[in-house]
Amino acid sequence: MEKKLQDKKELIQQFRTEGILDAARSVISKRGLDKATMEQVADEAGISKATIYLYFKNKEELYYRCVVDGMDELLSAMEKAAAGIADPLERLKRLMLTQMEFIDADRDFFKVYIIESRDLLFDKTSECGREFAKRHDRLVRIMSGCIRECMENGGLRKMDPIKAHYLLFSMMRGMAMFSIMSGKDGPLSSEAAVILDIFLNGMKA
Amino acid sequence: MEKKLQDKKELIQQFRTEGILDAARSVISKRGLDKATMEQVADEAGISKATIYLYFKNKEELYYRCVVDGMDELLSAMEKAAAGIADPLERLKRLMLTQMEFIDADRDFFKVYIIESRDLLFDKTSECGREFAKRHDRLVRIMSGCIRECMENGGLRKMDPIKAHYLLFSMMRGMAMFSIMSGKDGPLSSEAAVILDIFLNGMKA
Amino acid sequence: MEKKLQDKKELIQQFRTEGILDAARSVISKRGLDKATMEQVADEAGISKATIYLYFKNKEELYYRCVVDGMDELLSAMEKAAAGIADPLERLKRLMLTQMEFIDADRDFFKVYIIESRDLLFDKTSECGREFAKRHDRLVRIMSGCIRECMENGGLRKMDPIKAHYLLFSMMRGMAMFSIMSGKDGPLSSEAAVILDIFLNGMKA
Amino acid sequence: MEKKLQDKKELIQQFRTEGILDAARSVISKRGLDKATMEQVADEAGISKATIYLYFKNKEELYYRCVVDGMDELLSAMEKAAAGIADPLERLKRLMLTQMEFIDADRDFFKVYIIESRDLLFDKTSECGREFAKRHDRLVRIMSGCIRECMENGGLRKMDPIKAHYLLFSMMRGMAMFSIMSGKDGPLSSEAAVILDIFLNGMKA
DNA sequence: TATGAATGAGGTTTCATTCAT
DNA sequence: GATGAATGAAACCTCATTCAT
Repeated sequence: MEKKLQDKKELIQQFRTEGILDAARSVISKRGLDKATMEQVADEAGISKATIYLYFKNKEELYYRCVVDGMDELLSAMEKAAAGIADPLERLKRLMLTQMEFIDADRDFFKVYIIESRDLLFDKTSECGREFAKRHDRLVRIMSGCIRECMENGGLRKMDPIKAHYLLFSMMRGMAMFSIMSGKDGPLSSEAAVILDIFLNGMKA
Repeated sequence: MEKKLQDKKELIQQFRTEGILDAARSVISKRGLDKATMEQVADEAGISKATIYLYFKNKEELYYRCVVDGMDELLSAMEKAAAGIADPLERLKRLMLTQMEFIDADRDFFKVYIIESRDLLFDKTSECGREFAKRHDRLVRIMSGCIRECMENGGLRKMDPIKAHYLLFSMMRGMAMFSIMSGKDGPLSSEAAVILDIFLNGMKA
Repeated sequence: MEKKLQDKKELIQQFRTEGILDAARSVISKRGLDKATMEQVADEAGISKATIYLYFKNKEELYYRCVVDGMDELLSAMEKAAAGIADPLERLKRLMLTQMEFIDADRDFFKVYIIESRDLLFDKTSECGREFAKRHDRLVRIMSGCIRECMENGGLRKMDPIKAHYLLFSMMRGMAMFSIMSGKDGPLSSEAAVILDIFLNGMKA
Repeated sequence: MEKKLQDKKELIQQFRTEGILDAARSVISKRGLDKATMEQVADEAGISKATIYLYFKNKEELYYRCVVDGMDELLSAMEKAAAGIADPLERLKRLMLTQMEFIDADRDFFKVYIIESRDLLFDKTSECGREFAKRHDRLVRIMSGCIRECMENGGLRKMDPIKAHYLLFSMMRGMAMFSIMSGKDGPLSSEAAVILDIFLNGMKA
């Protein structure tokens, strides 16, 4: 019984947390991190400003969780998607597709992660910044590891695989920016093949 | 004589303006656009806050001019560099190299231009936002125009040339991020060949 | 119960609003509209500057509400006082007396209303200015309407009744200034008879 | 020779001073004392801000001279106009007419004097306020003195002649306000007879 | 004398955060 | 647990005033 109540409480806890995060992502993606106020987030979530502070220590943590919680999911999804695929090229394709599908499923997260995350990217003095860095590193490791294998067995030219990852990742970002800027807000995943094709062709040994 | 005094005045004017812009770029590149305050810019420039307002209407304009003034120079340099080159592939190379050299020459401008300028968030309702949009469009037009020619005569595969520009531009951005993140803060232009090689190979028809 | 809480909330809301308005009137009446700062108002009200902004949009609105809220009460009182009095001369007397008693009851409001409200300068382009103008017009209409009747049935000479109102209203103002300047800060209403006597005699047909 | 140069210098001095005062009155009458900036005054006068400080110590003194210099002229004119008129009623008429003609000749001065002078009126702590008070007293003395004579020999009812002055003066003010508010910006002096008629009739013993 | 340039001081406003209920 | 109310801290911006030229 004790346990069940505990569960219920946690469920409610999580429900609220998720709702606030969604609201925050929505607001940040629309107005930018700086211009997004706690009040707007509260309004979007349909709760009061003070309530946010029951679930998040402060604005920085809220923002950081917007990014990091999503990244945790993304990273899990990527690892799951890649598991058991022997062919590194095939694996790279799956990894990219997973990312894009993830982005398609939540444009707001994407915008916060891709466009607004430079604060976290550079500020290593804050707990939040360091936590973000961990995820960032993990993503880089997953992707660059796979790319390295492609270089070794998949016919890709040899170069720093981390550098290669940054190029590939940026192409995805560029494609997303294009689709947003041009107003053609179609699914990013439909462009996965094009991006990979250009990248793999371009990187051929 | 009259003329000479006029010139001198303009020179001083420009000197101050440039000094403030440099200070602003420096502060923004260090603390991020949101966290940069007018006070910090003033301190960095060695002047008082109020003086900034003699040369810039408000913070928004100062920020946009950080980007826009640099872009004007960049765009001029690109147009000059491209002039008279018949071969579109060669021209594309020159355009990319020019951008990278430009960025290498002023890292602070680079950070504001590449990292802080959140293209998606510029406010087209403000004078400043529209001015920025103009430059953005001009850059896109120059690059995508050249890319289109490469598609027609240079053996590149056919696709939306604007989309292609976003991909290429993003690769440059990715390379820059890599060099920053990895701490190897070498010149970006030394990577121009690699980026173009991958892009052009990848885009081969 | 719901209703009761609602009432209580509104009560508190109104209490604060009124407290701030009183503080503002006090400060303005002492230092003048121009020199009154939000900080002084906050201090006088015993709250923080930021709290004022929970109840008033900005300084302009606060100022106008100092006048406009008082005028609303004054206008109601005048309409009530005049209601059901058939004789226009008698009605005019009641109207004047009501104004003066009202002013006597709140010297701070009086100073803001009579001395600081620079009718000529209200800005009709702002919401606040238009709201003030409405009240001003209503007062003019009430008084000039009554004066017109006095001209038709009360033996007053014929002239533009609005002009006549301005004359009468100014006499009240002059009397107030006199009592302030001479230091004899007695009740204005005790002079109502004198003013009216002079005005009505003077205006006899 | 020395004398002549001295004269010329003084002439220029006076020319500048007068130009600045006119500009200041114009700006203050349009925007109100508070909103009028030294810059606007300088622009209106066609000189630089700093130049104003060659002729006036600070904004307060500039403002004060706007009022007081005009009042000095007005008071001289009134004394001259009243000189040698034995009949106090006739003299009162001349005094009022002089004031109104003076106001007609310079609406800006009127607006500054009548509408914006409350700062000076109440602030006796500043040199400026005290100087203004002197003129104010002198005006009151001239008018109330004449009114007292009217009470003694002209058939006016007995009352505090200073109070009577405030009433009469206010009527003039009210008439001016009316003409400005109603847009019928005709000469105030044409209404002198009406005002005096009402006042004198009203004040009949 | 005249002024362009600079600034100190201070005002308005915003917002993340706290706390009593 | 939820929130309405309050606020400290800080940001932006303005303007009267000074001073070197």
